Amino acid sequence: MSLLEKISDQATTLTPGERRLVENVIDSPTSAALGTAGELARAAGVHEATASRLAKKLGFVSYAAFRDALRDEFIATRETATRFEKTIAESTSDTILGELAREETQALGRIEEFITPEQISEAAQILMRARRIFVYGYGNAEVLALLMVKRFRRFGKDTHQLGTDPRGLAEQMLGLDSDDAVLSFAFRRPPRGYAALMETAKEVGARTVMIAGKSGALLTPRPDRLLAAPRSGDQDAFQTLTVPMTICNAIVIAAGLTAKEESLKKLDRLGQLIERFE
Amino acid sequence: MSLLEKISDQATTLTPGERRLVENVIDSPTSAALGTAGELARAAGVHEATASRLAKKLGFVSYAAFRDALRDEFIATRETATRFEKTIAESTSDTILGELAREETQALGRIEEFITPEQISEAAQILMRARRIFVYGYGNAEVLALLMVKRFRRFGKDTHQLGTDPRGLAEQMLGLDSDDAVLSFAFRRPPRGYAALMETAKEVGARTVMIAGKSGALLTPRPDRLLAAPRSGDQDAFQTLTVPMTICNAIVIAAGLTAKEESLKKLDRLGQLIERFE
DNA sequence: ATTAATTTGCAAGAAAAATTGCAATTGTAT
DNA sequence: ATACAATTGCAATTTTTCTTGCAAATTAAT
Repeated sequence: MSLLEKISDQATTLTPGERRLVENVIDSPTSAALGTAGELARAAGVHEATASRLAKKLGFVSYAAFRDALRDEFIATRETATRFEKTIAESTSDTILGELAREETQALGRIEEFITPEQISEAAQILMRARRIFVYGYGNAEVLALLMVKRFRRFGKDTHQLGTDPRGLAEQMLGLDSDDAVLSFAFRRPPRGYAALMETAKEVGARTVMIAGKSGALLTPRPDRLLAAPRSGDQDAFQTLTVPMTICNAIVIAAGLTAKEESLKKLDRLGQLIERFE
Repeated sequence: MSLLEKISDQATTLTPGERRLVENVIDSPTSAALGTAGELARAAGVHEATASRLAKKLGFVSYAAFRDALRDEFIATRETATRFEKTIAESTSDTILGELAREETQALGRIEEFITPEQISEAAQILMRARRIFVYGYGNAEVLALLMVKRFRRFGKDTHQLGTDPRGLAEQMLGLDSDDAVLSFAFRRPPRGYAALMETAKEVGARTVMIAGKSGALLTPRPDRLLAAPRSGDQDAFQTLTVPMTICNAIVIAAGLTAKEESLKKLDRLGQLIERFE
């Protein structure tokens, strides 16, 4: 039985103070899940003792147990992602394709644990406000770099893919200035030329966006914006580009929003918008 | 300055215990945000006192302040959504990234309805037995073509990416003969030069493999092997490359199997094998 | 091998959060 | 108006969580 069902069952027997608490919980469940009994009580204009009593009344052994139920239901964590995975194909097929699909699904299910909507929006804004966009992807990430070059050129942005040869890289960076942006990728380790790239960008005042794997936070020098989420597969084994590609696609969609300044709700509407650019 | 930036700043000065804590935080930031110092410490295999000291080291006045920063950054609440100026949906489940992840997951979950293990294996065998592999991707599929060129070159295969200019395409196809293979992609409509490509291959007796979207079955001339699965998103709207990329990855893994003639069961073992090639 | 420095667990104490006995206040029934 | 029941704030107490002094263990330097 979900928490909301428990609350619904007790709805007719709630005292006025309890009702105010419940209204606050329903209005902002994640805030209630994160806060203390005292904070919820103050928000509802009752005493914290009332909050403790409400939890007991709803069948929980303590306020902490009540709050844990709120967290399970309203805050996505690794366990949530696991449940997410289970709602999709639960077949025990051992085919290569089936197992790949499951690994990708598992990684995709956790993606929001690491990257917030704000991060996506900020990255999109940095890129769309830049006069020129320089995209750098080394090794397998060159594939993602190519994808982003194509997408941002479709928006009409002056976008360049940086070569991976050190001399060529240096030459292409010569023209970088403060109203440009650099988009780069890093997975297992910093790509060749990474430090030089970041330092050059910092010197001229260009903004930098990095899409990375799990260890992205440990990269030095630091980019202006970092979007780091673990890819599917083991850290030391075969890893695919599906998670970073999904991040790229989300940035592209957000960039489309930035470009058009429209207020859209559904992804299919977003997709139609982007399609008009293609 | 974001929390990941603070962690990045201190990365070189972390003690082993601190690093384990940081790795746990990075691995599952929402769990860290919800739990206590004791819980995080236990997960990392250190004492809770170390967790308290790490928070101070990272510049927070207390562990609670550190945890609050985790919550601000990784847990979407009404306040976080409100700060998100461009009107993307308020709850986490409606974010661009969240919705994209779900769409990809849904499409991946269905992938085995359309493609059998035999198809993957046959495609891999065709490519691995070819003397030379020609890869053709037009438009966004160029990204997948690049990926496959990189992967098969890693296997030591003589692999060429065909240019999309018609004249260049014709010239490159001149050398095609019966022990070669052609790998191509087609999504909304046959790529430019597709018919000529397929007819030339057929004339010289080269094998052809096509990775396509839902409408792949309608393609003419028909390739020797067709792997067609619907991509995520609406047919007439924004579609991503995740599904075809997963097909590509499955073929690569199967090719690795073909190359080594080993019988492997788990994807992680497969991953280790492919990693040895990279 | 010895010494010094660093790291980190232990545990006492502090701080924060929750619980519960008590009683003031409010609402309802007579 | 009075009596009774219910509600809920107060504050003492309990529980949980965090902080920090101390010292053992480990690592680094000589």
